[in-house]
Amino acid sequence: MRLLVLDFLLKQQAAVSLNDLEAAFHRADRITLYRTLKTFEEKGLVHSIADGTGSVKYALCEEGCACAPEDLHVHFHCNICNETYCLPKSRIPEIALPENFKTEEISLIMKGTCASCS
Amino acid sequence: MRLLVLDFLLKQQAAVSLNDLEAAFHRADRITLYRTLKTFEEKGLVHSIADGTGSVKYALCEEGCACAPEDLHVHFHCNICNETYCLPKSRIPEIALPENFKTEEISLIMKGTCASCS
DNA sequence: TAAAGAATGCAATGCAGTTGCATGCAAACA
DNA sequence: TGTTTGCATGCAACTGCATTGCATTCTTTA
Ligand SMILES: [Mn+2]
Ligand SMILES: [Mn+2]
Ligand SMILES: [Zn+2]
Ligand SMILES: [Zn+2]
Repeated sequence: MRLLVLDFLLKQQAAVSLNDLEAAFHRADRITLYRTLKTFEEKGLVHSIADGTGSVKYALCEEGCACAPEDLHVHFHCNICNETYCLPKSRIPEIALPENFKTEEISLIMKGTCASCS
Repeated sequence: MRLLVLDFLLKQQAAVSLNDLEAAFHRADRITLYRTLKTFEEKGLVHSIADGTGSVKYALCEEGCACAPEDLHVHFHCNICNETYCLPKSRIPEIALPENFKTEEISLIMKGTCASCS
């Protein structure tokens, strides 16, 4: 199962939700797919994206990605096709914070129209 | 009810969730509070913040805020006190996007330790 | 081969958000 | 002033996503 899911993820251009997986593997149990994603995330194989749509998306990590703050890239959610993309080339710049605020994680979600839909 | 909620929001340092409101107004119905927040948001009185904790937070808009992309500020969620703060002084810088991507909304959530908790 | 451990499937639960509908209140109207 | 009309409130129910418990099946290892 995990091999099949990994294979599926490798073919994707956009991040996938649990529902997407379920639709692609209608013979597999939803919970198994859920736990597969969780395992992948735990092992650092994928990262999760809360794009504000209500369902969390998952995408394979780039080679050498430690999912650390300095690896963080921008995510883009298209309001037309409803796909969520990793934009690894759009890095999140340094943000000035008030005194004594310490950052551990950053997430930057942009919404709009993607290249395919414009 | 709306006046009471507005009054409550004016006193807050951090963004509030529906549950926070419910706790503060235990005599009011959860749905009424929900619809009050929705009305406020629709009228541009508050903006909502999806901080990734699973419950949406709401905070009063600044004077003159149009909730437009150029008004967008950073939100900070403290992992210790679990409060979510607006950081109106931390503006979101321009992000370089791939060609033909058009931005309509941006949300930048930082997580870590806030000034009170460090 | 037998035992131990991990993966899978089914069922049930929790929780945030949302909607329908009936009722109550209060402003606008004649 | 009495009536109508529109909006606010409260209750109930429902949705969708995420999560957990437990029994079963498969795989690895002694
Ligand atoms: Mn990504
Ligand atoms: Mn804010
Ligand atoms: Zn698109
Ligand atoms: Zn704090």
